[in-house]
Amino acid sequence: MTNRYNAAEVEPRWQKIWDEADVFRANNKGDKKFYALEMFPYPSGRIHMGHVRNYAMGDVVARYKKAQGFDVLHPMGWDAFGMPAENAAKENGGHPKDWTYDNIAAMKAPLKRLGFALDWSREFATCDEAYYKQQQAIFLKFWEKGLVYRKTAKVNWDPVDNTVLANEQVIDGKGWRSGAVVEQRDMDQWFFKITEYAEELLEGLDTLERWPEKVRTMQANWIGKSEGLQMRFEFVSSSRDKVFYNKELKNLGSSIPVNPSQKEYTEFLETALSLSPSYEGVDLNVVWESVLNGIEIFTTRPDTLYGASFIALSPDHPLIKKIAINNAKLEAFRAECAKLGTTEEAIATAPKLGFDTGLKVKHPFVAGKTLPVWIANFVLMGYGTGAIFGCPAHDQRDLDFARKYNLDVTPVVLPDGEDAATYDIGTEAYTGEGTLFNSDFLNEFNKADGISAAIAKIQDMKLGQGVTNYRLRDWGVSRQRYWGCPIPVIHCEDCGVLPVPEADLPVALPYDNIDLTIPGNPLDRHPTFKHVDCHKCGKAARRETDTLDTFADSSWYFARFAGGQGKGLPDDAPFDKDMASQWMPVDQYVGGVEHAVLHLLYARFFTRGLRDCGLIDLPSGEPFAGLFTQGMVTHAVFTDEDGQYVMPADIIEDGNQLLHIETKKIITQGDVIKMSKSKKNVVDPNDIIEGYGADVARWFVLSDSPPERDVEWTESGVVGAWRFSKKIWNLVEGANKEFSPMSLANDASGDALELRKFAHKALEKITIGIEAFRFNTSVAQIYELTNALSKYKIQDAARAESLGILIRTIAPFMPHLAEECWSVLGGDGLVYHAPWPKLDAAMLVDDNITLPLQVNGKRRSELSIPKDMAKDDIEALALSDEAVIRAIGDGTVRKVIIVPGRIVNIVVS
RNA sequence: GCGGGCGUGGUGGAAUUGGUAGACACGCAAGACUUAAAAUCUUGUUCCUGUAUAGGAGUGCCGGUUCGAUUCCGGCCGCCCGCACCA
Repeated sequence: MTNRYNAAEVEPRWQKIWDEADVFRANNKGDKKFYALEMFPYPSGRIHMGHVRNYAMGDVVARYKKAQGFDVLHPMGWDAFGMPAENAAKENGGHPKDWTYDNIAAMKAPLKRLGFALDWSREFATCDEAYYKQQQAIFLKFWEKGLVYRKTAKVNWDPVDNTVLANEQVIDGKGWRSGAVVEQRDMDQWFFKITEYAEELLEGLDTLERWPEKVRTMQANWIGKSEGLQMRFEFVSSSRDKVFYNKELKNLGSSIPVNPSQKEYTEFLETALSLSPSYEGVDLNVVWESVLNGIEIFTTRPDTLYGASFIALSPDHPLIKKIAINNAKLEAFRAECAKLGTTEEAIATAPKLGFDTGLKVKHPFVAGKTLPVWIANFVLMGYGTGAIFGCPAHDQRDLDFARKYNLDVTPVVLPDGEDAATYDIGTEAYTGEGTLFNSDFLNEFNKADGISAAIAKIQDMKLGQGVTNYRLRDWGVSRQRYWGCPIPVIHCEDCGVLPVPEADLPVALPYDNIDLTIPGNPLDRHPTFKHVDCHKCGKAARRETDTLDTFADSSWYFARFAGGQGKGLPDDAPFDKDMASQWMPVDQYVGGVEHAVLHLLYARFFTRGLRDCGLIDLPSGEPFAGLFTQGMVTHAVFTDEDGQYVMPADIIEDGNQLLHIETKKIITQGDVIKMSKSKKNVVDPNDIIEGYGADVARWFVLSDSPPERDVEWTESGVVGAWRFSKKIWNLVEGANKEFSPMSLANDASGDALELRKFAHKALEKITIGIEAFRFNTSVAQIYELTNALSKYKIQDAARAESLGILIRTIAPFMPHLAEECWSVLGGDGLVYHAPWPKLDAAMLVDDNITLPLQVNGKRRSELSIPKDMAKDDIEALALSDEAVIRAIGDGTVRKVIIVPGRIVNIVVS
């Protein structure tokens, strides 16, 4: 008679035992440390299946490493600042702070109920004053170190969230959270100088061997390093006049000197400005500099300079802004460019548009040769210098442009095997390797040598120099929001922009008088927050009202977890330096791939900043040594007859159709997509825990699908997982309890030996699966071992040993069931503390093996032989096999290939 | 357009130095137990050759290398993800 396994009773009981014994607290970091971390959750109010999968994976690793004898740190906390709290307050009243802490309380219970081996003693929320106080201290340290600065910049403005977004947070021209089309605005902003580390962040990627290739590639592309030449094309002397001496000015009776000094020129422009209000804001020095310096361009292909046929400026180029004034045609052109749309996709697919400014510049190498200066909509102001030289023969965009506007196309790179006399560029630019020609001193060079030679020459001529360009921009962190970390800065009219003295930290968020129903920043209109006396001169000053981008919060939380040893979370430092330095880096980080360039890049930057401010000893600056990006949990979408989405829990199967439980409407099943509230295809983990238990939920999300891929939630799959847990329990209940689960049956023979072999082979594969993050294969092996235990009905030490292996290997996956089984079987202490089963290598080899026999690569038969049989004997046996003889027929045996232990292939013709 | 990944039964997937394709699970079918159902257990389940101790085909398609290819190479087709005129 077996007792039914009751997860609802068993699971909380073990959780209580773990809790009371405080077994998951990471106290000592010995020689073998392992820091397991999953991306901490935003406290939205409910746990979803994505969390379950994410934390189940981390928990498998944490528990497995513990069993392997590591000191494991596996903490948990809350990424608690952010817009949803403000939105909730706006929609439902209440306060963002209350909403957030209520949600944390609501989520902590189910998270604990899932039985993760988490060290809750280090728990914190990023909205805790103690946390953001330290973040403000870090901000000031970064400022001191030159990693923070302030400038007026064109920023991405999200009109729905009413805030600024970083470049990384603009996806396809839309805000990453709101989805609103992002506008450009000029604003005073705080920036983190992430570009300072562009090279290091790029090079560091090569050292991250345990990161997915995909994420590394994405980050490398985002940093976007390119090496090339920045140089200027000087204006042809007479054309300089044309820049500013346009018809309109002439008509107005102004005159420009032929070779003006800067003073004369400035006077001329001032006259011009006074004649037209649209000149307002023009910086005369900038204009003058462009006149003196010519047009700065950036290129990665200086080897093709002899093929240059035009210069193209971005429509946003500052020089254009000057010359566009009073030029109706040019204004019309710029308007036309703007009309094509501002989303990234629209820009990318827009037709090439050009405008000839009439200006001319000198070719640097060819005396007397001039190039026309065009404005082209495909040139981006945000990259390089906002200006290029066009070499149509060897750049597709330039070629499209040249063909459209009838500009010269001169090939200068000859592909191998082509004849210089006949080589012709049609509609496809040649961008590959080749030999330079039509290029005077560069002739006969290959691409790489040509590039070096051209750069050297330009440097000699003092027209430019070799430079490295990055796409990466500095990280704008000012947010005009309430629910974030206040930027610890004071603006004093006399003393300027001042850091808040460290002793005055934290700059705490006010709780009262926060009205989120009015657009704009509540801190800015708060009655007292803004008003502060300057600590330097004592006069009334203004407190900074912007808060930090919430991605800053998640850029160092892992270090605070690590440096919270002993005295708890420190209040006088972001973290204990020694402890953080010992635990860091995170050995295994697990989270969603959606953070590939956001959080994961910011954290790498921040950690370097912490290192360079002397806050942590971590020479590499890499916070995450191992990264795993897990797939999503998906579910079918259901709609009723009216096309309304229906929750899976509200559906009942009736014959061969699905009906709504209450309305009885017929339900149609749609696509399988990521669980989302709006599509109502969500399954609440709480329901699963109640119905089947935490172990079943954990087991299911780890079964079947490879962890990096999406897993489809299905009712039948859950039932299967539940059946399996019962099967394990039945095996344990029916076991002979005389033997300890730590038994070793070294003298086993017969069935007992077979079972032992099976168990150890399974153990090996289960272990490999966990190590390689292929939990689905570990799960499959656990099934096999379970099936073997059902098959071999023996009751002896070999069975106890195999069962002991089974229970210890399921422990990381289904810890409660494992504890219960371990206890019933008489295991010592907690299975959590039990060492990982020791692999008996002798059990992995068989004395007798089955060797497949192939004839011409087709399997015809098999041979059961001792594993070390001589090749000659194998050949003889193979050739005398009935099926083999039949397959050979009247053919002639040409060759017999014997791969010991693997296969025999007989080649017949 | 560029970069990366993927394509295997009805389904999820396994087969990581080129060596028995389809492990394991879900589903389905048959059977046992039961008054019955549920649960549980047993057996079968890539397709085709009406029967199968037999044979043929088969890992998106076409070709190549090899004694042997899901695996390596070339060319297509399809799907997913990322970047998107980055000079």
